Amino acid sequence: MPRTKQFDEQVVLERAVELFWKQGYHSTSMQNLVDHLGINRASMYTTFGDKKQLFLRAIQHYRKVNAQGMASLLKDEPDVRIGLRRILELAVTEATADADRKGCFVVNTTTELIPNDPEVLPIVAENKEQIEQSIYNYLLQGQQAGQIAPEIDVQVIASLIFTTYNGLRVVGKIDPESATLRRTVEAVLSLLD
Amino acid sequence: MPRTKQFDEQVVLERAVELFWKQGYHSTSMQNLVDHLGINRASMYTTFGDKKQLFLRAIQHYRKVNAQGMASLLKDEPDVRIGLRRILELAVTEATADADRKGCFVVNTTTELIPNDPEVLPIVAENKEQIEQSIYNYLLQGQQAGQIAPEIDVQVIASLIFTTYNGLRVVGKIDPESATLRRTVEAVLSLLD
DNA sequence: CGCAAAATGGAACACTTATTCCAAATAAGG
DNA sequence: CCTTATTTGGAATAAGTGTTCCATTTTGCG
Repeated sequence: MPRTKQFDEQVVLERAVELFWKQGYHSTSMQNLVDHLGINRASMYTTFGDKKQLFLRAIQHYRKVNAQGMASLLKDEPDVRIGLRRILELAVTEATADADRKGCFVVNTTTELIPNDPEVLPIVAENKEQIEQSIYNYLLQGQQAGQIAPEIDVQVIASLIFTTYNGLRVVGKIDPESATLRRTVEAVLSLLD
Repeated sequence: MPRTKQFDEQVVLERAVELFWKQGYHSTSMQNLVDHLGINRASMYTTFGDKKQLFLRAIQHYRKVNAQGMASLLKDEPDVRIGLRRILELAVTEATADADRKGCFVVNTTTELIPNDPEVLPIVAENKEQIEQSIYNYLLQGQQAGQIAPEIDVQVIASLIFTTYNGLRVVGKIDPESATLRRTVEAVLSLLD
């Protein structure tokens, strides 16, 4: 019988996420990955294919983790304002807490690889749809529960929250000052009143 | 006397902006630039130094053009709401009109090169300060003219506008649908009422 | 006109890139 | 224990990278 794998594929994938997240696609080399993943070069190719495939798996993994985090966060929070504040403060917290200033892997990928990489667009587009949909459903539920005035167009608010989240992720890389970012969050949320 | 330059440095710089803007720093090669700028490789080096210096000049040129455009736009528009709408609709218009989906050169550079490139941070940081300051001054002037209620914190609104602009630039690359983007703009501007 | 200084074209260089290949090491089942 | 399938380490490859160099061409002025 064959020799068994010496590494946990999931762990290695998470190491790849770290690197691509911090450095982006083009400035992360395979040698770079070999050094940081702790596995052999040949194992990388037999396990993940080529660089592009590894990258796509990395961003999908990041997406999955993020989507789960957001879903459980909203599920446990009945107050719409608090729930949405938590979502936006994820961006604020990570901007200030992450010494590396990596920002958001999906945002970085969007701006780095669109429009020149056709394989990336469907991934980030699906990400946008899913997140906006989650926020929309959450808002609608809150509106039906009477937490939000019926005349407010929650579809528009969902788009706005997503756009604000993306903006915070960019601005947070330039100047990760929590106070200013948090005031921006509060200003957006005040639209629900 | 020496032979005169066969090219207009400004024109060449604008071609470099196009390329770096569309492809980013790392995936634009010197060969790529030689092919598109229409000048000799050696001329590129004697005129601009190396790749990094050329890139920095390109983004500074982009900034200058944008800052001037924004300044003249605000100068000619006495109505604060209309002025700010114009600023944000720059992002909407370019997202939908640009078939290349290049987004914003400064936003792309921020997410691609921060935190790994120390020379870029001061540039994009200064860009943020200048734009926020312009918007703040414009808002303050409108508030003093009675167009905005005195209890509104225009400092916060200025940050919010900048963050929204950045967000629109990212989202516009994913899905350049003018109607949705424009509704987001209107939602943000409604905070002035 | 001819000199001088700059621009030009293209070869050359040293290095890095992604990827492939292969011999050696390894581990589980018969 | 030995076979066998797989992993592993590292060399090898071919193409691309940024940059330098140099012989040639070109231009404006004395």
